[in-house]
Amino acid sequence: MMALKKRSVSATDRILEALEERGYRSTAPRRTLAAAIGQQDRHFTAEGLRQQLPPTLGRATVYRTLKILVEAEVLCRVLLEDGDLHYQLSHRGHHHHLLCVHCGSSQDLTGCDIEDVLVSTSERYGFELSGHWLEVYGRCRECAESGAAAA
Amino acid sequence: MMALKKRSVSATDRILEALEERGYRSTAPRRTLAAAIGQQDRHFTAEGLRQQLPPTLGRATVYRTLKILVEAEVLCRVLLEDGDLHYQLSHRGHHHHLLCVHCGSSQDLTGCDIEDVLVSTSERYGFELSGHWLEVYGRCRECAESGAAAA
DNA sequence: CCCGAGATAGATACATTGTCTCATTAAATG
DNA sequence: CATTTAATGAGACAATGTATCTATCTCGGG
Repeated sequence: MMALKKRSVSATDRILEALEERGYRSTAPRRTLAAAIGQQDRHFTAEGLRQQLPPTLGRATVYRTLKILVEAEVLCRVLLEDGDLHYQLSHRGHHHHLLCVHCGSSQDLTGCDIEDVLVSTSERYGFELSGHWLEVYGRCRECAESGAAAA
Repeated sequence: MMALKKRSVSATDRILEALEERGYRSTAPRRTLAAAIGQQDRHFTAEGLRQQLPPTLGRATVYRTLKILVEAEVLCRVLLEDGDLHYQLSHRGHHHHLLCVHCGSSQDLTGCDIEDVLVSTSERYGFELSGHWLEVYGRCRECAESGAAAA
């Protein structure tokens, strides 16, 4: 099993930079939050994150900060198959997720042809596309190869 | 402006038939609900629907019935761009929605190549696809042609 | 280095959306 | 019509997020 990626630190920094760029102040709660988010190795919920934080850090602060970070495109929202809303570190730009329903991992899906297909399909309907939301569920390579039981 | 589609009646009937097929009892609350759902001409929320029903009809009944109908594939869930969950009459089988962000209408998107693209793209990642959720946002033909202001 | 303006924090009330429990009622069946 | 069992409705509860408000902290200017 792989050890934690060393990327943690830079993720935290990326969050803090994004806040600074947007004119938000650097505060202790935000630094704590950024560090905690940087340590997540997969998608997480607001409440799950909160449980890893000192209880003195207010609930509203967590939600407020998550909202800011989604707007800043540092985090993206991930919709699980059961309707649960999770968050995860995002690479800038539009992308989708391949979500493993078995181990819970997620991979980014970029540079695929989905956008093109959507555009041409929408055109057939006279529909002027402005955005879309796609989540893909299945089993990642490792879970598939290990023959993990199907759902 | 177009009058209500005559389809209302048959939608209501389709709902009642689906319930019967699945062994659910025919009750007055369910008939009321089916009629109300049959009258919706676009996607609706659970609470929105409830407001169109006699207040004697319990909240739990509304949610329970909606859940059953989604499982029976008579209704499908629609995720709006702002995260709101709506319901709408569904044609059986997997499909997606083109949601107009301007007038709120929705069209079904079927027989497109999205599934194929997803399968081949997922394969490149060694990902074994089991499902997906796609919502497409934009402006429908009418809104686009009438030059409705873009967002 | 200290001050003041304004952003931010935390506490908490509130809002929304949905589920659970449970006593009562009603549907289906013989 | 009586029995069995699903279904209902009321309301408590739960999960998740937002609004409000006062105290506090940050940051830039002096």
